[in-house]
Amino acid sequence: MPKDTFFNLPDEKRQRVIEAAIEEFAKGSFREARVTAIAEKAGIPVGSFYQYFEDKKDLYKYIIQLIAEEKIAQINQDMIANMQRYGFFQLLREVYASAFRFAKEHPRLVAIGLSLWNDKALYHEVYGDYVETSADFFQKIIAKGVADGDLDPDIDPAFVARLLTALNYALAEIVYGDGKLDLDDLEVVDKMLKLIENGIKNRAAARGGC
Amino acid sequence: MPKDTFFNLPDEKRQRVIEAAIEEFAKGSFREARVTAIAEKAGIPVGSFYQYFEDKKDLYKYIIQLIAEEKIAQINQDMIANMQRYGFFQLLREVYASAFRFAKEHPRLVAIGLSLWNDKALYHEVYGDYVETSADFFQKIIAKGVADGDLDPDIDPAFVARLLTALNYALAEIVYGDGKLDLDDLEVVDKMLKLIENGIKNRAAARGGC
DNA sequence: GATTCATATGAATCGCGGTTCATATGATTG
DNA sequence: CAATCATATGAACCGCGATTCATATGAATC
Repeated sequence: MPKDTFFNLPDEKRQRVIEAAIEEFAKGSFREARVTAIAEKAGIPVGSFYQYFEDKKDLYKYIIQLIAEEKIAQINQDMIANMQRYGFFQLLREVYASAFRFAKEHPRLVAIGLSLWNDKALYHEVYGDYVETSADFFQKIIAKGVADGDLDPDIDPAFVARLLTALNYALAEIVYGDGKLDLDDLEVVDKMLKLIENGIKNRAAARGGC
Repeated sequence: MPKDTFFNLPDEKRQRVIEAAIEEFAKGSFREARVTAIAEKAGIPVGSFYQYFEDKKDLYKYIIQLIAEEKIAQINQDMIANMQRYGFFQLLREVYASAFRFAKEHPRLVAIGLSLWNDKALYHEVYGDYVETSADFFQKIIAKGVADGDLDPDIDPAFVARLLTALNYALAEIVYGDGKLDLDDLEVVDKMLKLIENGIKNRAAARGGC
């Protein structure tokens, strides 16, 4: 957790530091990020950096926390309210659409998230074991989907959850990635859903057999 | 490219170096791998390391090349022969099965590959731009699948190729990963295929409408 | 046996980057 | 004004890890 001095800073300056950190962390792994680069970009002396933070990891954890808050705020806004009302595919659509929008609006935050995700050791250090992973979340709504009769009861929920997570991840990469495949709107989400839906939907229940 | 001295080494010693390098590179990113650790594990002095290689990257590129060769050899063995005979889904099954087997047999090589894949800059340095990516490969067989009437003509081949690549990637992670989801055999492959097939298969063509 | 060539060895060098430290500045308090 | 905080500053320190170098070893050649 950053020191008091950091939170006592004038908003503008504090914002500059956060901005610089995001810029630098988005460029590569945690290890590759340089404190001096952050200080330079933020226009503060290195010495000040250690006036504000315990060390590099302190700042990193703080940034990750900001990202998580940002994302949770958006998820709350986008979905939680409708959670009960929606059927599985509608809900899944909201999840992906939300993730898509987030990635589109905050490509750097997504880059940071992906890079943390790839560093399991750091990931656990930052989040501990207690956090509900993305896969757990999917598994939960899949279970509900099966119970409600929306999904083919034959599927393996844990496995499908993993795949949906992977696809969510792929979505992020497609959006923020090298952009060979530039897709506006939520077209991607619908394409993805169309693909998924016909794969795991319980057709027998949805329309009387076939 | 390693120096002659390296190739002049007695097989056993050369093998030890390769083994040590794989071990170390599999543990983290290229940047995180330590020359001294490799030398130690291989039981050679650091000085000797530079007798054999220009630098760390020289060895790394060599290892990547070995991995690529290993993988290509397997793909050739598993598929190329049947490429023409097979329909799309049969072919896709072979691709995934091959990837699955490779991941199962060479988890460390997969770890190295994944980590390189996550470092775009290094990736391009190692492969240049000319190499056919995984997505290109999928796109090719998808195009063939559409032409042959196996696939829904409405799909976007580039997009589906990206997703199949992502799933292939997910497969690798599931297999070599933390193993929460331990699946033997090729069960995973079939589950995955079942999921995919019903999503993109041209049902109108496969069985007369519905 | 002397010379040459190929290789081995590990201590020394060197640069990079995180962190610390000694010193300054400037506001607030008595 | 003196004294005490809180914060600012950037040069110095320090460890790590890649790479180099001076020196040894030992086989092959003359």
